[in-house]
Amino acid sequence: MRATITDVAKQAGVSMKTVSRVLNNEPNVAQATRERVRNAARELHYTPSLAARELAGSRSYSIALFYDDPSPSYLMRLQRGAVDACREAGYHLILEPISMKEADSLDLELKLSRLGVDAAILSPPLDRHKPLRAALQTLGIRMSIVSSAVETDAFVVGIDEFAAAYRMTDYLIELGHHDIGFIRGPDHHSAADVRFQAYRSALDDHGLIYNPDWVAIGDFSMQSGKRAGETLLNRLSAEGTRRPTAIFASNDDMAVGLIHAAMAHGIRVPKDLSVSGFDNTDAAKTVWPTLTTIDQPIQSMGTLAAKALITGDVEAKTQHLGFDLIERESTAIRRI
Amino acid sequence: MRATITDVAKQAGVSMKTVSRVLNNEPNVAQATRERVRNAARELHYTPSLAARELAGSRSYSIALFYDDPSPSYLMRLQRGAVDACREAGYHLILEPISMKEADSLDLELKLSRLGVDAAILSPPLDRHKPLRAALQTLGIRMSIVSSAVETDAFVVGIDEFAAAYRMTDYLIELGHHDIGFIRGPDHHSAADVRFQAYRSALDDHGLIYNPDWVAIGDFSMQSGKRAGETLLNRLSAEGTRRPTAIFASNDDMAVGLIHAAMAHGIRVPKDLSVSGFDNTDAAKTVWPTLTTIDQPIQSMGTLAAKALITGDVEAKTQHLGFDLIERESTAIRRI
DNA sequence: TTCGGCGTTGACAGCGCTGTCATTGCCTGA
DNA sequence: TCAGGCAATGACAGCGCTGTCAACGCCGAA
Repeated sequence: MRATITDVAKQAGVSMKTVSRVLNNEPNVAQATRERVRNAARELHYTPSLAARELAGSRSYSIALFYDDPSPSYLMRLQRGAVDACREAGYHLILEPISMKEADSLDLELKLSRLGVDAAILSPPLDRHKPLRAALQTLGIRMSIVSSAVETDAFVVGIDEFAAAYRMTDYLIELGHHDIGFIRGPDHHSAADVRFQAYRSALDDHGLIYNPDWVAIGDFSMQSGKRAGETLLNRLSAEGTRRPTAIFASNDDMAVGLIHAAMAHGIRVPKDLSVSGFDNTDAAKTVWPTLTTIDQPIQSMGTLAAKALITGDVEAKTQHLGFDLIERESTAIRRI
Repeated sequence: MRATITDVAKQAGVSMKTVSRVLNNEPNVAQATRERVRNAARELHYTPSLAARELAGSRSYSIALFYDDPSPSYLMRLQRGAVDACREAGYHLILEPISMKEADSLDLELKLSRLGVDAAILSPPLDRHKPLRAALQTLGIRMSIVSSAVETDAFVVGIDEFAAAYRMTDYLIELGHHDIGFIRGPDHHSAADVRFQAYRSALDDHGLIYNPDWVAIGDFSMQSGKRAGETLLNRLSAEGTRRPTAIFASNDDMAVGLIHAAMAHGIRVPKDLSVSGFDNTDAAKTVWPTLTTIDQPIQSMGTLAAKALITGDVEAKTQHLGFDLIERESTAIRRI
């Protein structure tokens, strides 16, 4: 059978309680005792029983990961980060798929209290669901949020969206493009707005004109990107108007839609039009041509979010991680 | 606080033990009592404590899902199915990412016994990892396997790969194609072989010739599909040889690679060449043109795999679920 | 009529751990 | 020198449930 705390106590010649103290890094244990206990535990391959801990103590040693069907690769990476952190600390990760709609109509407090976790990670778009956040707060469930921009008094991990979108715009400008279009995300989405502001800002800073005709709006889906692309391309081919030589779609799915629209119009990417995205989803590697985009360290975000919860260090603050601009085939130097 | 079994017992006017019996569907409880207890539990919003159950009983009420980095969308769907089944039955799903290499070098029995689950789901390619299966068996951990073809005495869910690949080949033939190429998966992979056999079989049954020059081999990755595609297309354009008008790539990633290769060769899909895949991954919806492929009910497989473990009904048997042929833009009627 | 058997129910211990509180021994300052 | 304080440790109860075993009442067979 598996070793119990009693076995370890016997082996180390101390009481159960002292073993417990060592395992939980509690103070007031002599250094020598601490080591003796640690050795005993190692020798016996002792692993504490989560169930017993949970039952005896007040904590549940498990963290819920709330998500509403984001892109699979996004969630996989986040989840992987969180799982790793949990495993290391002996926590369970409870998956909680929940759609925004459900979250609206459910008795959240009841559901949450039955869940019995003592901490939660919120991933977009749930990061913006106020009732959920409120319910968690009421129940005293600590939370950390993976997001780009929420006003909250919880712990937040993300990247500096503004800097990233600015960098992408800047990159297109470096390639010699002066006439740069943009596909926005939905209005109510915080990241959508930030990315757009960054695009305008970069344009301004380089003394380039901002042309509202070159901006279309989508909802972050591929379909919407295709529609936005068609709108943009039709509008542009209408008459002898000047047309952008590059379009920055504010997420990958829309960028892919845009590429499809361009294909259908016989516009070659990147020869006739450079296209860039944001997120570095799987689609970015799979489209043809492969997509220049912004990569976020999503797995690290998951790890960080979980660790913050495990250590209990979830004061209001935002942790920005670095991002990368991934150059692929969909962008090229502007032809003169 | 949350209601306990004692509260329910009091409310129903019976002993704790009887409540326990009802909740676990044990026999020898009078029907009337059963209902009284159920009502009491409902009224009190009673949810049993997993931790206490686990500690008191011998079972752990948790299932591990083993996976080695398959495509994100595949795993998400499988996971979703399993999570739903677990939730309904009050089980925990423990995620166990483990690479084939790790699995080779680790002390599996130790790792597994520390995990403390009492059942496990194996998803490809771990379905074929014999030491893992052996370790599970030794420890008496029930398992169900999501796979297409393993020889085992465990419960297996999957689709009839042969029928599916046959159907796809048949479909291409229906479109008027006589000259159909194929991209195989890696030799050691069971599905790879089955799909290939089905392709040949369908050809045979329609009296079509099998031309080895039209078959290339890949490893299920997009890169390999691209290489295989290039090999095939180069070989074909070499001289005035007859070339296939359709190529069936035995998974989506390779099909996408093939499409990229065709693009690069100026071959239009599906005008000059029909392409089909297998799996219906996200990539299939994202490529241009979108990919005709075989859809597997992966979420249902996850549910089924988990349910089998929960009910404990894991005798050796294979459960085949239905599949769908998804027609998209990458295949077309052969031009005469 | 009595007895064994069976369906139904409950009393109670204990799963492996942590919280509470008591105990010990040593060090400090008056 | 001794009270007081504090670091180090342990004894013990009990978290919410299930397994074991005993008890009860009712039946049909002897």
